[in-house]
Amino acid sequence: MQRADLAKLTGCNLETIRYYEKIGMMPDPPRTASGYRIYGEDHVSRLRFILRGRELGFSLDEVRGLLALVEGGAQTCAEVKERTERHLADVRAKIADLRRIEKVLTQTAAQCSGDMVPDCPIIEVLAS
Amino acid sequence: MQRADLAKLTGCNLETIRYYEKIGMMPDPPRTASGYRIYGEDHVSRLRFILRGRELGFSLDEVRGLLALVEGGAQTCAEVKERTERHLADVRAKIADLRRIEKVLTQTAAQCSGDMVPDCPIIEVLAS
DNA sequence: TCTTGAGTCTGTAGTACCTACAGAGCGTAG
DNA sequence: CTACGCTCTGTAGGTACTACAGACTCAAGA
Repeated sequence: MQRADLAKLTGCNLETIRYYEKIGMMPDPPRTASGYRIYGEDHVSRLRFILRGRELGFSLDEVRGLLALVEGGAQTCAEVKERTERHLADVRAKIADLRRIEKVLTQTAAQCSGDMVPDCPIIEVLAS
Repeated sequence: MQRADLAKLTGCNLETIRYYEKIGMMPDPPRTASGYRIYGEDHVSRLRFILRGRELGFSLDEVRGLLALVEGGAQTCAEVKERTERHLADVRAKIADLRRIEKVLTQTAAQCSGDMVPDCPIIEVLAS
């Protein structure tokens, strides 16, 4: 399997695969005589793990940590759980922030008639 | 007023002010004979506008657009409203995404006993 | 057999949005 | 007068990619 196949299989951008290799998220794959990268099933699952983690909002460093736990063999479930809960708190904080933003935007947009008024409430909110 | 004062007054990072100037978000301020930047009230309000826009999740480009509308004088409120609503849709989409993530994380964390089990549900979710 | 087109290789530069630092100069209080 | 803190500049770093240029390889069709 070569890079484009791995990309297609996982939905990952072609260049991102090389990037993950460069920063050590993906192991250096074996190569053909002419230098082409060869990937196998283990690469597919590892990349899927990374992509899923990113999708769930873990940073690359957090994913790295989870991978280390998983691949460390010990699989101390408690640690994985703790990290997940820490991350869950972050996600909830982000949701709260966005809700606050949503509220302000909704309110101001509702107050705005859309007409050519000298005092636009949206601008007021931004300027205040 | 010099840079540190403007920073303190607006809560903006000292270096960010210079950065905003460099990318044209803030106008080039007048200088003292020795080259120190001098800021006035107009700089304070402009910087506040930018920071508030950023806080509400507008990108620098979006803030630039809003500033152009405001400073263009015409103040076509309809346009401002439209941009706000477009942005509001983005915010709502982000909230929906995060909620989905929250759900997955909550469910998997709940399933996890924290014990040393071979099959950690969190890892399963990431790997699947 | 040759050619063409698509894939791969590398390094590097760009994106967004800052933040931090080094080394120089300036301004003022004691 | 000196010492300290502020300012100036350019540049590098950080996160997480994405894109491109120029060289190379590979397989299929004429």
